[in-house]
Amino acid sequence: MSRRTPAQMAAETGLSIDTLRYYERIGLLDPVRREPSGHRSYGDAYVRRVNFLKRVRATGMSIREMQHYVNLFRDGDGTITERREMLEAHREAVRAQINELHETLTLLDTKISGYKRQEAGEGDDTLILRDSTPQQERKTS
Amino acid sequence: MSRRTPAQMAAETGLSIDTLRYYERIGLLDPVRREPSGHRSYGDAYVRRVNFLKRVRATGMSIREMQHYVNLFRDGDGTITERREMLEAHREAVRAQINELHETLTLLDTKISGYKRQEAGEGDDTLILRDSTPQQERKTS
DNA sequence: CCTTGACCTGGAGCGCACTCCAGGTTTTAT
DNA sequence: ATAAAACCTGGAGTGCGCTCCAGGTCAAGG
Repeated sequence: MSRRTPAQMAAETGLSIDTLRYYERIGLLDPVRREPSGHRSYGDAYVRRVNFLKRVRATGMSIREMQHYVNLFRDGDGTITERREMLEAHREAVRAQINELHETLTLLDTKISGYKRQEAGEGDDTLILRDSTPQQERKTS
Repeated sequence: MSRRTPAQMAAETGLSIDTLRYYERIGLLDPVRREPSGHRSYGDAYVRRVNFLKRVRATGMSIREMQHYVNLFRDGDGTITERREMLEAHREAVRAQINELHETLTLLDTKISGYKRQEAGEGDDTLILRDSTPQQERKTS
Protein backbone atom coordinates (compact mmCIF):
# COMPACT_ATOMS: atom_id res chain seq x y z
CA MET A 1 0.00 0.00 0.00
CA SER A 2 1.44 3.29 -1.00
CA ARG A 3 -1.03 5.98 0.03
CA ARG A 4 -3.16 5.91 3.16
CA THR A 5 -6.02 7.86 4.66
CA PRO A 6 -5.60 9.18 8.21
CA ALA A 7 -7.57 6.25 9.59
CA GLN A 8 -5.39 3.74 7.76
CA MET A 9 -2.25 5.53 8.85
CA ALA A 10 -3.42 5.45 12.44
CA ALA A 11 -4.22 1.75 12.24
CA GLU A 12 -0.85 0.99 10.68
CA THR A 13 1.33 3.02 13.00
CA GLY A 14 -0.57 2.77 16.24
CA LEU A 15 -0.63 6.53 16.70
CA SER A 16 -4.03 8.18 16.91
CA ILE A 17 -5.23 10.48 14.17
CA ASP A 18 -5.01 13.32 16.63
CA THR A 19 -1.44 12.49 17.47
CA LEU A 20 -0.49 12.29 13.81
CA ARG A 21 -1.95 15.73 13.26
CA TYR A 22 -0.25 16.98 16.38
CA TYR A 23 3.12 15.64 15.22
CA GLU A 24 2.62 17.39 11.92
CA ARG A 25 1.68 20.65 13.62
CA ILE A 26 4.81 20.70 15.74
CA GLY A 27 7.02 19.80 12.83
CA LEU A 28 7.89 16.19 13.58
CA LEU A 29 6.27 15.33 10.28
CA ASP A 30 6.53 17.41 7.16
CA PRO A 31 3.25 18.80 5.82
CA VAL A 32 1.34 15.83 4.55
CA ARG A 33 0.17 15.60 0.96
CA ARG A 34 -3.52 16.37 0.48
CA GLU A 35 -6.24 15.08 -1.75
CA PRO A 36 -8.09 17.74 -3.74
CA SER A 37 -10.64 17.57 -0.95
CA GLY A 38 -8.05 18.67 1.57
CA HIS A 39 -7.92 15.26 3.22
CA ARG A 40 -4.50 13.95 4.12
CA SER A 41 -2.82 11.16 2.21
CA TYR A 42 0.18 9.55 3.87
CA GLY A 43 2.96 7.97 1.84
CA ASP A 44 5.40 5.23 2.84
CA ALA A 45 8.06 7.64 4.00
CA TYR A 46 5.68 8.87 6.66
CA VAL A 47 5.23 5.39 8.01
CA ARG A 48 8.97 4.98 8.29
CA ARG A 49 9.38 8.34 9.96
CA VAL A 50 6.61 7.61 12.42
CA ASN A 51 8.07 4.24 13.28
CA PHE A 52 11.39 5.84 14.02
CA LEU A 53 9.76 8.53 16.13
CA LYS A 54 7.78 5.95 18.04
CA ARG A 55 10.90 4.03 18.88
CA VAL A 56 12.92 6.92 20.19
CA ARG A 57 9.88 8.33 21.98
CA ALA A 58 9.20 4.99 23.66
CA THR A 59 12.77 4.93 24.87
CA GLY A 60 12.62 8.29 26.54
CA MET A 61 13.57 10.93 24.00
CA SER A 62 11.51 14.06 24.57
CA ILE A 63 9.42 15.71 21.91
CA ARG A 64 11.76 18.68 21.99
CA GLU A 65 14.78 16.54 21.25
CA MET A 66 12.94 14.79 18.45
CA GLN A 67 12.09 18.18 16.99
CA HIS A 68 15.74 19.12 17.14
CA TYR A 69 16.73 15.93 15.39
CA VAL A 70 14.11 16.34 12.69
CA ASN A 71 15.19 19.91 12.13
CA LEU A 72 18.75 18.77 11.64
CA PHE A 73 17.47 16.23 9.21
CA ARG A 74 15.71 18.90 7.22
CA ASP A 75 18.85 21.00 7.16
CA GLY A 76 20.64 18.39 5.11
CA ASP A 77 24.04 16.77 5.01
CA GLY A 78 25.87 19.47 6.94
CA THR A 79 24.21 18.22 10.10
CA ILE A 80 25.20 14.60 9.89
CA THR A 81 27.81 14.79 12.59
CA GLU A 82 25.46 16.45 14.99
CA ARG A 83 22.79 13.91 14.25
CA ARG A 84 25.19 11.08 14.90
CA GLU A 85 26.18 12.68 18.17
CA MET A 86 22.54 12.97 19.17
CA LEU A 87 21.93 9.32 18.45
CA GLU A 88 25.05 8.35 20.33
CA ALA A 89 23.88 10.33 23.33
CA HIS A 90 20.52 8.65 23.14
CA ARG A 91 22.18 5.29 22.85
CA GLU A 92 23.96 5.96 26.10
CA ALA A 93 20.69 6.94 27.72
CA VAL A 94 19.14 3.71 26.48
CA ARG A 95 22.02 1.69 27.89
CA ALA A 96 21.59 3.40 31.23
CA GLN A 97 17.91 2.57 31.23
CA ILE A 98 18.64 -1.05 30.46
CA ASN A 99 20.95 -1.22 33.45
CA GLU A 100 18.38 0.34 35.73
CA LEU A 101 15.76 -2.06 34.48
CA HIS A 102 17.96 -5.06 35.08
CA GLU A 103 18.66 -4.00 38.62
CA THR A 104 14.98 -3.51 39.22
CA LEU A 105 14.32 -6.92 37.78
CA THR A 106 16.47 -8.60 40.38
CA LEU A 107 14.90 -6.49 43.11
CA LEU A 108 11.47 -7.61 41.95
CA ASP A 109 12.58 -11.23 41.82
CA THR A 110 13.79 -11.00 45.37
CA LYS A 111 10.59 -9.46 46.63
CA ILE A 112 8.41 -11.86 44.70
CA SER A 113 10.11 -14.91 46.10
CA GLY A 114 9.92 -13.35 49.54
CA TYR A 115 6.18 -13.07 49.13
CA LYS A 116 5.99 -16.62 47.81
CA ARG A 117 7.69 -17.91 50.90
CA GLN A 118 5.26 -16.00 53.05
CA GLU A 119 2.33 -17.36 51.10
CA ALA A 120 3.61 -20.91 51.48
CA GLY A 121 4.26 -20.56 55.19
CA GLU A 122 0.87 -19.13 56.05
CA GLY A 123 -1.67 -21.68 55.00
CA ASP A 124 -3.36 -21.79 58.42
CA ASP A 125 -2.90 -18.72 60.48
CA THR A 126 -6.31 -17.43 61.44
CA LEU A 127 -6.82 -17.63 65.16
CA ILE A 128 -3.63 -19.49 65.74
CA LEU A 129 -1.66 -18.43 68.75
CA ARG A 130 1.72 -18.24 67.32
CA ASP A 131 4.51 -18.23 69.85
CA SER A 132 7.25 -15.75 69.64
CA THR A 133 8.05 -15.71 65.97
CA PRO A 134 10.15 -12.57 65.97
CA GLN A 135 8.13 -9.70 64.60
CA GLN A 136 9.47 -8.80 61.22
CA GLU A 137 10.21 -5.17 60.83
CA ARG A 138 7.52 -3.59 58.75
CA LYS A 139 8.12 -1.19 55.93
CA THR A 140 10.84 -3.20 54.38
CA SER A 141 9.24 -2.26 51.12
CA MET B 1 22.48 8.16 60.66
CA SER B 2 19.13 7.33 62.11
CA ARG B 3 17.07 10.52 61.95
CA ARG B 4 17.25 13.13 59.21
CA THR B 5 15.92 16.58 58.52
CA PRO B 6 14.04 17.15 55.29
CA ALA B 7 17.15 18.61 53.69
CA GLN B 8 19.23 15.60 54.67
CA MET B 9 16.53 13.23 53.49
CA ALA B 10 16.40 14.99 50.16
CA ALA B 11 20.16 14.84 49.78
CA GLU B 12 20.24 11.16 50.65
CA THR B 13 17.38 10.01 48.47
CA GLY B 14 17.64 12.37 45.54
CA LEU B 15 14.01 13.41 45.83
CA SER B 16 13.33 17.08 46.43
CA ILE B 17 11.85 18.25 49.71
CA ASP B 18 8.71 19.18 47.83
CA THR B 19 8.42 15.74 46.34
CA LEU B 20 8.91 14.09 49.70
CA ARG B 21 6.11 16.19 51.12
CA TYR B 22 4.00 15.44 48.09
CA TYR B 23 4.56 11.69 48.47
CA GLU B 24 3.50 11.97 52.08
CA ARG B 25 0.39 13.97 51.19
CA ILE B 26 -0.79 11.39 48.70
CA GLY B 27 -0.08 8.52 51.02
CA LEU B 28 3.01 6.99 49.46
CA LEU B 29 4.75 7.68 52.74
CA ASP B 30 3.15 7.35 56.14
CA PRO B 31 2.89 10.55 58.19
CA VAL B 32 6.42 11.43 59.11
CA ARG B 33 7.45 11.81 62.73
CA ARG B 34 7.78 15.40 63.86
CA GLU B 35 10.04 17.29 66.20
CA PRO B 36 8.26 19.32 68.87
CA SER B 37 8.71 22.24 66.52
CA GLY B 38 6.63 20.51 63.88
CA HIS B 39 9.63 19.88 61.63
CA ARG B 40 9.81 16.47 60.02
CA SER B 41 12.31 13.85 61.11
CA TYR B 42 12.80 10.91 58.75
CA GLY B 43 13.87 7.50 60.03
CA ASP B 44 15.70 4.75 58.17
CA ALA B 45 12.54 2.96 57.11
CA TYR B 46 11.59 6.02 55.10
CA VAL B 47 14.84 5.90 53.19
CA ARG B 48 14.23 2.27 52.30
CA ARG B 49 10.68 2.98 51.26
CA VAL B 50 11.69 5.93 49.13
CA ASN B 51 14.39 3.92 47.44
CA PHE B 52 11.88 1.27 46.55
CA LEU B 53 9.44 3.85 45.25
CA LYS B 54 12.14 5.50 43.19
CA ARG B 55 13.02 2.21 41.55
CA VAL B 56 9.53 1.23 40.53
CA ARG B 57 8.74 4.80 39.53
CA ALA B 58 11.85 4.98 37.35
CA THR B 59 10.78 1.79 35.64
CA GLY B 60 7.37 3.05 34.70
CA MET B 61 4.98 2.29 37.51
CA SER B 62 2.48 5.11 37.87
CA ILE B 63 1.84 7.00 41.06
CA ARG B 64 -1.62 5.49 41.19
CA GLU B 65 -0.27 1.96 41.07
CA MET B 66 2.29 2.77 43.72
CA GLN B 67 -0.50 4.10 45.91
CA HIS B 68 -2.39 0.88 45.41
CA TYR B 69 0.64 -1.16 46.35
CA VAL B 70 1.35 0.92 49.43
CA ASN B 71 -2.27 0.63 50.52
CA LEU B 72 -2.07 -3.13 50.23
CA PHE B 73 1.05 -2.99 52.30
CA ARG B 74 -0.71 -1.04 54.99
CA ASP B 75 -3.57 -3.52 55.00
CA GLY B 76 -1.24 -6.24 56.21
CA ASP B 77 -0.62 -9.88 55.50
CA GLY B 78 -3.94 -10.62 53.87
CA THR B 79 -2.79 -8.74 50.80
CA ILE B 80 0.42 -10.60 50.16
CA THR B 81 -0.88 -12.51 47.19
CA GLU B 82 -2.17 -9.40 45.53
CA ARG B 83 1.09 -7.62 46.15
CA ARG B 84 3.02 -10.47 44.64
CA GLU B 85 0.76 -10.38 41.61
CA MET B 86 1.33 -6.67 41.23
CA LEU B 87 5.06 -7.12 41.34
CA GLU B 88 4.86 -9.96 38.85
CA ALA B 89 2.87 -7.78 36.51
CA HIS B 90 5.40 -5.02 36.87
CA ARG B 91 8.21 -7.48 36.26
CA GLU B 92 6.60 -8.40 32.98
CA ALA B 93 6.32 -4.74 32.07
CA VAL B 94 9.98 -4.27 32.88
CA ARG B 95 10.94 -7.23 30.71
CA ALA B 96 8.93 -5.78 27.85
CA GLN B 97 10.73 -2.48 28.24
CA ILE B 98 14.08 -4.19 28.17
CA ASN B 99 13.17 -5.87 24.93
CA GLU B 100 12.06 -2.62 23.39
CA LEU B 101 15.24 -0.94 24.51
CA HIS B 102 17.42 -3.65 23.02
CA GLU B 103 15.69 -3.38 19.70
CA THR B 104 16.12 0.34 19.75
CA LEU B 105 19.76 -0.13 20.59
CA THR B 106 20.40 -2.07 17.40
CA LEU B 107 18.41 0.46 15.41
CA LEU B 108 20.57 3.23 16.82
CA ASP B 109 23.74 1.28 16.08
CA THR B 110 22.65 0.87 12.51
CA LYS B 111 21.86 4.52 12.05
CA ILE B 112 25.02 5.64 13.78
CA SER B 113 27.25 3.55 11.58
CA GLY B 114 25.33 4.76 8.57
CA TYR B 115 26.13 8.29 9.57
CA LYS B 116 29.75 7.38 10.19
CA ARG B 117 30.08 6.03 6.70
CA GLN B 118 28.60 9.20 5.32
CA GLU B 119 30.96 11.29 7.37
CA ALA B 120 33.92 9.28 6.14
CA GLY B 121 32.86 9.34 2.54
CA GLU B 122 32.36 13.05 2.34
CA GLY B 123 35.75 14.45 3.21
CA ASP B 124 36.09 16.53 0.06
CA ASP B 125 32.88 18.01 -1.19
CA THR B 126 32.91 21.62 -0.09
CA LEU B 127 35.74 23.01 -2.12
CA ILE B 128 38.23 21.75 0.40
CA LEU B 129 41.36 20.09 -0.89
CA ARG B 130 42.25 17.98 2.04
CA ASP B 131 44.84 15.27 1.74
CA SER B 132 43.46 12.36 3.54
CA THR B 133 46.10 11.46 6.10
CA PRO B 134 44.30 9.31 8.59
CA GLN B 135 44.59 10.81 12.05
CA GLN B 136 46.93 8.57 14.03
CA GLU B 137 46.11 8.06 17.63
CA ARG B 138 49.01 8.67 19.95
CA LYS B 139 49.33 6.64 23.07
CA THR B 140 50.33 8.48 26.21
CA SER B 141 51.33 5.97 28.84
C1' DC C 1 -31.37 13.11 -2.22
C1' DC C 2 -30.24 12.26 2.50
C1' DT C 3 -27.95 10.31 6.12
C1' DT C 4 -23.87 8.75 8.06
C1' DG C 5 -19.26 8.75 8.78
C1' DA C 6 -14.55 10.36 7.83
C1' DC C 7 -12.12 14.36 7.66
C1' DC C 8 -10.85 19.49 8.27
C1' DT C 9 -9.26 23.70 11.50
C1' DG C 10 -8.02 26.30 15.65
C1' DG C 11 -8.13 26.15 20.12
C1' DA C 12 -9.42 24.42 24.69
C1' DG C 13 -8.94 20.81 28.10
C1' DC C 14 -6.81 17.00 30.56
C1' DG C 15 -4.00 13.84 33.54
C1' DC C 16 0.26 13.27 35.35
C1' DA C 17 3.91 14.27 38.43
C1' DC C 18 5.70 17.35 40.24
C1' DT C 19 7.19 22.43 41.61
C1' DC C 20 6.50 26.87 43.34
C1' DC C 21 4.43 30.44 46.19
C1' DA C 22 2.68 33.37 50.07
C1' DG C 23 2.66 34.04 54.49
C1' DG C 24 3.96 32.34 58.71
C1' DT C 25 7.02 29.85 62.56
C1' DT C 26 11.38 27.86 64.23
C1' DT C 27 16.32 27.22 64.36
C1' DT C 28 21.00 28.62 63.66
C1' DA C 29 24.74 31.71 63.08
C1' DT C 30 26.87 36.09 64.11
C1' DA D 1 19.43 40.65 69.47
C1' DT D 2 18.93 40.07 64.98
C1' DA D 3 19.44 38.34 60.55
C1' DA D 4 19.39 34.45 57.68
C1' DA D 5 18.26 29.92 56.76
C1' DA D 6 15.29 26.03 57.21
C1' DC D 7 10.96 24.58 57.88
C1' DC D 8 5.67 24.65 57.99
C1' DT D 9 0.73 24.74 55.42
C1' DG D 10 -2.69 24.94 51.75
C1' DG D 11 -3.16 25.87 47.39
C1' DA D 12 -1.88 27.53 42.82
C1' DG D 13 1.03 26.92 38.78
C1' DT D 14 3.88 24.36 35.32
C1' DG D 15 5.44 21.49 31.43
C1' DC D 16 4.63 17.59 28.93
C1' DG D 17 2.25 14.98 25.62
C1' DC D 18 -1.36 14.29 24.04
C1' DT D 19 -6.84 14.34 23.49
C1' DC D 20 -11.14 16.41 22.80
C1' DC D 21 -14.39 19.80 21.03
C1' DA D 22 -17.23 22.92 18.07
C1' DG D 23 -18.45 23.97 13.91
C1' DG D 24 -17.82 23.04 9.42
C1' DT D 25 -16.70 20.38 4.60
C1' DC D 26 -16.49 16.07 1.90
C1' DA D 27 -17.67 11.41 0.39
C1' DA D 28 -19.88 6.81 0.18
C1' DG D 29 -24.10 3.86 0.78
C1' DG D 30 -29.12 3.11 0.35
